[in-house]
Parts: sequence; structure tokens; C-alpha cells
Amino acid sequence: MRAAPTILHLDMDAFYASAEQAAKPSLRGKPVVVGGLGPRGVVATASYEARRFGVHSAMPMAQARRLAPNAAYLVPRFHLYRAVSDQVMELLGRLSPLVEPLSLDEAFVDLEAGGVADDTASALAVGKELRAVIEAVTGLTGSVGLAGSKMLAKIASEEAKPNGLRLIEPGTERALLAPKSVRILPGVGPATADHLRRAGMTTVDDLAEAGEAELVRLLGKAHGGSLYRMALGHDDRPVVAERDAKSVSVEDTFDTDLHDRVRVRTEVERLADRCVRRLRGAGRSGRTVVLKVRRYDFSTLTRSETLRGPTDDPAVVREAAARLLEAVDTTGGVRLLGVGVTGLADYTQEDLFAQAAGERAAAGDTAETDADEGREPDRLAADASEEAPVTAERLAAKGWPAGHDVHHDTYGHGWVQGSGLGRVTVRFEEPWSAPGRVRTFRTDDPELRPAEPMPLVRDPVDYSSWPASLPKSLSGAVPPGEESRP
DNA sequence: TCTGGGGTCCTAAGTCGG
DNA sequence: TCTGCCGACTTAGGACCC
Repeated sequence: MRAAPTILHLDMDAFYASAEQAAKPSLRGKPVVVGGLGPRGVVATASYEARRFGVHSAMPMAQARRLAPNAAYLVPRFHLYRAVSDQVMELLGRLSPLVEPLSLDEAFVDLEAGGVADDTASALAVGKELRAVIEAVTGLTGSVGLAGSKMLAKIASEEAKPNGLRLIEPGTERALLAPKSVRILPGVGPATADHLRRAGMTTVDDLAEAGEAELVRLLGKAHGGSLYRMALGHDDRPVVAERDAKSVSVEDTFDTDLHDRVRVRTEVERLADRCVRRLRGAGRSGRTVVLKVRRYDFSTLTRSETLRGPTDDPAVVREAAARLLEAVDTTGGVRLLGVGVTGLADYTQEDLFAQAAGERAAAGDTAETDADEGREPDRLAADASEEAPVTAERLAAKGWPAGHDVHHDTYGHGWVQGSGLGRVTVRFEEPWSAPGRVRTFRTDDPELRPAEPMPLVRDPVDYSSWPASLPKSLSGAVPPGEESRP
């Protein structure tokens, strides 16, 4: 814990949903839900309007639709969110070399390391300016928390939400935390909270009173120890600029459970290839291959195999994943499959061919069946015959995903409101236009084609000299007295 | 009509070599 | 030679985060 509140936590407000509302004037002020639209989708982000209906992230989409049947339901557009996120992170980078992104919409900044703030007043000033500049540049609002540690800065931004700023003065943290639920501490999820509740602890103060020994007894050395320190308001984790990824993985949940063993195998191979593509894209290789299987009853198991050296060879990963699958009982159906690689190393060219051959030989030694003989023909047959059935409905949804931008030669820029039965409904509007009109076309209308998202802000102010000086258009843009929201 | 996808960290058991 | 101990490593699973 440092003496001045110079750790900043930024959290963009309902990020995906807000970006969609900024891009689509007709959705502003309306409930918007972004997430998977398939039968097994969940909510990624709900706008504040949708939250009033009880919709929140991680909720099954079907449940959200029951709660808010009139909300707009959109597929996430990560390209757009990443572009906005890059703008925001670039601004944060001007404040300090120590910026730690947690996701597309969240980051810690060490203001002291950046030399832009060293006391309460300067930290507050930076927080205010940052919020104003982010809104001017991206058109979106974010909430800022300032405190002497990461934990408290994050709690502060949580309390500032939406669209606010909150500072926790060093020295006040213990009293501030005491009456709150244990759930606000990082690392306390539903399972740990339940564990603690059964031991009679529901508030942070209960944890502090219980003492370290008791928490370690309940939760283990690492978890119990760190929780005790957090309960006292102690958190000296540094802001870490770039940390290397430790694993790469891909997974798919299927709309309906897979029962055919051959199909399961081809899906595992597909996932292995996708995983390796990502691995190579990051310029890494890995030594341990992990297979993840979620069964029909949601029970999940993982199987892993460590190779003799790191690889980025798709054949090696594919074969390891296939070997792991052999040992898994999939009767009853498979809901999700995943393939991952851990034990990452910086990519170095090795004798991959020899390694692939070696793994094949090892598999031949231990397999109970003569899998090697049957494998190749099986795979070819599978590729030819096991194509997923594609309905017209699904094709339409794939071709014109809800929420994506389109251009029509006659009507201009718009976005897909919905599609199906050979029709696609488009609303014609731009981020800075008035709410637009809706028209329906055939899905094969030659004048209609997919389009790139438009920038959310038409005339970005010149902020290139920030934070040395604030652009003229922004000075005075911060409403007075907003910094202390209860 | 349940429950995504991408990660991180921790624990515990078992194995192996010294 | 037997036994115990220790550390490193592998594997599986669970909890948590956004």
C-alpha cells in the first residue's frame, strides 16, 4: 500500500453494449444485449437499460429473452471493440509506462511511475481528464477508481460505475472494507463465499477478525494468506506492463450434443489446428497438449500429455489430442470440446518431423488397438461425410449476423436487424445520424453487401498533446462536483 | 430453456531420482 | 540394502476472473 492514491483502475461502462449503442443511434436509451445468439448462448454484456430487467452477463440468453423480450439482441463484434480498446489503451500509455490491461475494457495504470500524479489532488485531476478525453476520443464513457493499491482502485471504479470517478484516500480503506461482503475481495467467488459463510463469515470484517491462521486452515496457505491481507486492506501487487501468455486454447460448445464418435474425433482435429494457428500467430510453441471434454451432463474433464519438447506442428498437436481422446468415454453425448497448449516457449525451430515420428511410435507402443492402421482412412472418410448439417436458417444467420454493418447501393450504410426465411432486415443509420428507417431485402439482394464498422466519433478532437495540455475544446468539459459519487 | 470462451492460479496425488 | 526424505515434474481438477 502506497501513501498516495496513484494507482488508477479504468473500467469502460457496459463496454460491448455501449459500443453498439454508439454505432446505432436507434438503440440509444434502449435495452441492448450482446452475446451468443445460438441455443446455448450466454450474455456477454447488457446495457444499463437491459440490466433494469434483471439481465446480466453470464446469464443464459434464453433467460434474458424472457426477462427483456423487447431488447435488441446482437452478436459481439470484436473487431470494433478491439479498435476502441486500442484507442483507450493508447491514451493510458501516455500517462505511464506501467499499464496493465486486464481485458478489452479494463486496465490498471501506475500514475506514480508515469510521473503524472504523486498526491490526491494530482491523481484526481488526471482521473477527471482521462474520463473526458476517453469520451471525446471514443464516444464512450468509462469509470475510474483511484487508490493506493490495485484491489482498492478496482473496488473504487466498481463503486463509481456507471460513468463516475471515485478515490479512496489511503488510511480509510480498513473502515471502508469492513462492512462489505466478502465477495468484493478479488479471488472470492461463489464457492469461496459459500465456504466462508458456512464458517460464519460474510463480511470483510469477519475475515479480519477470524485471523490469518483460521483462514489458512479453511482455504489453504496461498488463498487464506492472501485473503487475510486483502481483508486488512493490504495489497502490494505491482502494476505489471506486459506479461507473457502461459497457455493458448480454443473450445467450441455445440448447438446439440455430439454422439458420433467419428464426428467427435474430427472436431478435436479441427480444434487442434485452430489452436496451433493461434499458437503460431503468437510466435510461440508449447510442450503440453490439453484436451477438454464437457459431457451431456455438464461434467467436465481434462486430459493432458507432455511432449519431449515444445512444438508448433499441427500434426503433433492433432495426434496428441487424438490420443488423449481415445481414453475418454463419450457415451451419452459431448457438449463441448477444447484443445489447448501450455508450457509455452518462444518459438524455436526444432526437429519437428523426428518428434512427430517419435510420438507416433510411442502411441503405437502403448495403444491397445492398432489405431495407426485405421486412422488415416478413417479421417479421410470423416472429412468427406461428417459435414455439419446446415439449415437455411443457419446459413442466413451466418451470412447476415444480427448487428453487423452492411452497405446498400441505394440506401447506404446500415446494420442487420434480423434475418431468416430468405429475408434480411436492415436499419439504415450511421453513428452520427438520426435514428434510421428499416427496410427488408432478399438475402441475395445484389445491392447489399457486408461493410466495415464506421468510426464512432466523426470529428475527433485533437488530443495529440495530451496529457501535457488539454485540447481547447475539452477544457471545462468536466462537470464540476462529479468526482465524489456516493 | 439452464449454464460461452479465453485465460490464470492453486492444490493434491503420484512418480522418479538422488 | 533398506528406509526416509526432498525436490522436481506430471497430471487432474477446481475456483476465479472478465
